[in-house]
Amino acid sequence: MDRKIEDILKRNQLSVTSGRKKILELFLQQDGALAHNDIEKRAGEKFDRVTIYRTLQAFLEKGMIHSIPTSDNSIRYALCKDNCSEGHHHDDHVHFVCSACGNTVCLEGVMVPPIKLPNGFVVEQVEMLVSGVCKSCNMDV
Amino acid sequence: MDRKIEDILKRNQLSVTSGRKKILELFLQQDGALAHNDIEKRAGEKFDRVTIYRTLQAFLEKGMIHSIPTSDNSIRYALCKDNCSEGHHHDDHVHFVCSACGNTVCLEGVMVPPIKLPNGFVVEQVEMLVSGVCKSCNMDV
DNA sequence: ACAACAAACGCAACAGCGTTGCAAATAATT
DNA sequence: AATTATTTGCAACGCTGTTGCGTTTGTTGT
Ligand SMILES: [Mn+2]
Ligand SMILES: [Mn+2]
Ligand SMILES: [Zn+2]
Ligand SMILES: [Zn+2]
Repeated sequence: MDRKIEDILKRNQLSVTSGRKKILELFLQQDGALAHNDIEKRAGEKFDRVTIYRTLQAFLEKGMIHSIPTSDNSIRYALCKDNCSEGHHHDDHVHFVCSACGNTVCLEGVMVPPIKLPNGFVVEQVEMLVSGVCKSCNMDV
Repeated sequence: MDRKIEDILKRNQLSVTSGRKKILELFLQQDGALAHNDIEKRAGEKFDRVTIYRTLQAFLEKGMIHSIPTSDNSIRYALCKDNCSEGHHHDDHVHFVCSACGNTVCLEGVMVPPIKLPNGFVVEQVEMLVSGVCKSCNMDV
């Protein structure tokens, strides 16, 4: 596990530091998305807020994670499971926010449907954010 | 015009004050969405930041405006043109953010397509945010 | 038109998020 | 092991949004 994490960092040309290892580990042992604040809380050893911001920024630029805009105006981040290259990446799946547990997940299997806009509009990117009750919260009933 | 504005406020059971009239006027003479900051700048007479926040909150609760989450983590607000009742409302159209002029508009004619999620997920709300170049920016080329 | 009441406003203060500059600490390279 | 490059923690800052409270403004009834 620790080896795997170091490999990912090296593959992305990032020097391996304890902070980056810890944050990447958090993403790997989590199927949902993480906000800056989640990381701050879960990282047992204390890292400076700024370090977390810069780490997220670095992961983002390398295409290791992508950001998910949510309606409550808080940015979440999730691992890119497809092979996203540095720079832009294809984030063509739907994101789901559970109103019960608060989790945000990537629905990798659900593609954003094609959309037809009026003449004159050029589409660059489409984001689809679905809110509701997630699978595990429904099973708990 | 001034009469129309007062009518809207009264119809929504809001006492008519100079601040609310001004802000509502800004929304009416604008086809795109407005952020708190836009209002702060455009309101010629100076209103306190807090007043603008509270006014937006009031308009939102009355269903006069709806909020549009954007990828850059800034909340925009737009008039509800359909007859949205207090509380929830049907925001079933697509929102568009122009990367050239920065404007955010409601595409009232473009419905959010239906989406099928895996078993176990219950959908409450779907938001679709498209970014690209808007009609007027394309015509300027 | 006026008084009495209710609501909204401005101000001050505060908490949280995200950014930047810089010196110290840590990792990579030789 | 020494040198160099990178990252980190800290301090400081600006911006956004919220809350409490006293004052001002709007509404209601006479
Ligand atoms: Mn995703
Ligand atoms: Mn809209
Ligand atoms: Zn859930
Ligand atoms: Zn435009």
